[in-house]
Amino acid sequence: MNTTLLSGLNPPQLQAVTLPQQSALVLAGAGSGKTRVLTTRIAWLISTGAVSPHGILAVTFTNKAAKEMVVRLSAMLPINTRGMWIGTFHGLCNRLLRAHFREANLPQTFQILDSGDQLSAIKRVMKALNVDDEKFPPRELQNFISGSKEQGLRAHEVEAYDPYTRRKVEVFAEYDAQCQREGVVDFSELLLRCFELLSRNQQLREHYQERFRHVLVDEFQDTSPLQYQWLKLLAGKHAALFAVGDDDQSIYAFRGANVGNMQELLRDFQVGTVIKLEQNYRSHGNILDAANALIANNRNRMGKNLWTAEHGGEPLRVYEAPNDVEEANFIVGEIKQLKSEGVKLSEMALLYRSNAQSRVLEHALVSAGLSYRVYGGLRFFERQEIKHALAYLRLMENTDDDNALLRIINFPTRGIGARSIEQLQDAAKQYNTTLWDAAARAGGKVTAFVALIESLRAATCDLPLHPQGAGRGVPGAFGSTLPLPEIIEHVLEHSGLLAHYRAEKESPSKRREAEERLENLAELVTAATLFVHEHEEDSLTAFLTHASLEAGEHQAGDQDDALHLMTVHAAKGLEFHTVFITGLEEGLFPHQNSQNVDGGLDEERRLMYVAITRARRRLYLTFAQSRMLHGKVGYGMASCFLRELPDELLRWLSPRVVQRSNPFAAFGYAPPAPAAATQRTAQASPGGGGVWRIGQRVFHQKFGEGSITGVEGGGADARVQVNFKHAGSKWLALEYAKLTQL
DNA sequence: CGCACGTGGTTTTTT
DNA sequence: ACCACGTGCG
Repeated sequence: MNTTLLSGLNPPQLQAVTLPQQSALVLAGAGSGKTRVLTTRIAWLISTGAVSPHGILAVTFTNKAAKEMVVRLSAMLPINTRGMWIGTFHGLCNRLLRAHFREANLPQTFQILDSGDQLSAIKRVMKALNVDDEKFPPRELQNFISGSKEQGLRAHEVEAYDPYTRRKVEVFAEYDAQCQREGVVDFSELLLRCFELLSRNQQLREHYQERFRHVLVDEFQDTSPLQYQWLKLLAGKHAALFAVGDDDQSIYAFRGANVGNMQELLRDFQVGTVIKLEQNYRSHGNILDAANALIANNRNRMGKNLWTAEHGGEPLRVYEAPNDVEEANFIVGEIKQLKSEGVKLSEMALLYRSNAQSRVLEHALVSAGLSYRVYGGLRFFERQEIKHALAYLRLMENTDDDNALLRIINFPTRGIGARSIEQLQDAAKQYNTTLWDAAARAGGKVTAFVALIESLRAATCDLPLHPQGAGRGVPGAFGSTLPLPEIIEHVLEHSGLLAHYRAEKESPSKRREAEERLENLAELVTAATLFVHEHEEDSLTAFLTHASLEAGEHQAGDQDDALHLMTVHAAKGLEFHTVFITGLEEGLFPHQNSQNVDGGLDEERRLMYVAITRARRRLYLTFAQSRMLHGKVGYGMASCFLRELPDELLRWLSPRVVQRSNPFAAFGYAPPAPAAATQRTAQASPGGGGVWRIGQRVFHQKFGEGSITGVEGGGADARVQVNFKHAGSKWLALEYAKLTQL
């Protein structure tokens, strides 16, 4: 069996897969067979008898990756993977916390807040503490709280030397207290609580350390400090930590990922050699050469050079459009051509740095009648109507969940206005109880609401009476527990949700929307049916957890043959025959906001590296001289990343305006095409003599060096937009600003 | 209570 | 340009 398992592996892959029991770091380049190595390693460990499935802990970031691992593993080994600990960080922490809810000081039916829920919970805390949301934007507090937790810090551990931070810490502390009262945990709490549980409870810790002999991690470069601490704790002194990752594909620093964990792992686990997977099985040579050349500009890399047996291939096609609409039109033309040559639409992807860019592309695609699918956007379980429905279910299960109560106490409207809700909140505060208890004491319409929830609960299940909470249709003391899909159907009908949207269908303006919402609610029942089937688990708690932890595919239906439109971030891990990287302009890609961040440009470059390595055969790089951004036309220069690609790998499809010998104008940056810039190209130049045009490099006494990215007006009013190297982007009046042309 | 209008923000995102 | 959110009116 081992021979089949290992056949076809290249030497470093084989080395990684068959490593003896020891910790390791596998530096796995894009398209180097990383997932294969990871799953084969597990299969090899099990099939050689080195470890039982029981002793494996395999961690990923996304549900998709976890699922993929399970599927591949099942194909390799005739074992039941169900009992194995393969999952996401959050999923596995949830599993641990459910199993030891008492030790973790959580109610058995604790609910998980998604980011939206978390934000509303924070807003409530801020209101209660009278925090000015002008000075403290709730979003910032959310980042502060989640960020601190990802560092492994509780409120009292955060260093707060200024009054501003101290206030934020206050909110943090009260927010955690509120969550505890309400029996809910947010995503990062799931990890932190689990970490604390294991570090404080020696018995539990030793139990799991004893159990897991091999801890395997995917996408290790994306781990946060807390996640790494968690891994270290579970690995203990005896387990082997097998980490697979690629520092060049680290693109999630903004959400707490710490590439430095790779170096730390080498030290902490005394890893002698790093195994490098550098043979790429995806792309043609030119594409890889371009990627290698680009990423070589980054400092502090672990060092890696992708190569392929498939040399050469087509050159990278570069296109400079006068504006964003023309860029889109060009792309549409190329797609049509490729399609006629037999490349499937689903084998092509349009990538962009930010979501807003999809608009123009979509418009052009619709006009051309090409079908496409945009990734990212509202996910199934995040839809308003679904969240409403889930809130009923959550409240039924855990009446302490104030978030859930507030969401539905007056939806559909039942005459409980802001006033009544405020009274409830006051009462709850006064008696130090949850809103539910306050509501139970209130009168009038609130009483009817309480009765409604109780009748829903009585009619469907007796959750509080479940001894194990494990579901399986165990009849409660009264009546019987309905199957999960029927519980949901009952709640949808009797909560008034269905009636509400059916009524909205009568209004012509809302018909479409209401129809869609009704369809989604029906889909929720289907999702529950599916869930019961797939998980052999029919407890409401499990389903609600599933809904929080797995927000579901963005859209139902995999479409027949449609183009893929997505951000570069979303494209990580995917591959296509043809890839278009669009909007390659300074300020867009690399993004403006990365300029002021330490290491920001390097991360943008890694993002570009990820984008390039998505392509198997053909790669287009496009940019526009001008584009509509935030409602205004802006002018950008070609991305510096284009300059970092070897000339000989590129084929320019647009006429090059300026000779390449001028290092600055290397990308054909000449004055914008007249058609695109009729009014905005100021030829007058009261300031410093020469003609001010986009791309011109300038020097300013105070702001330093920069380059012109926009010109407006003429004569005395002439203004230029300058993107300064260090001071950021500014509009300056030429009459006053002393700009020197460089 | 619900709708109309105004205002501000607008990189990337999984769980 | 566009969307999400909050306030003020009928």
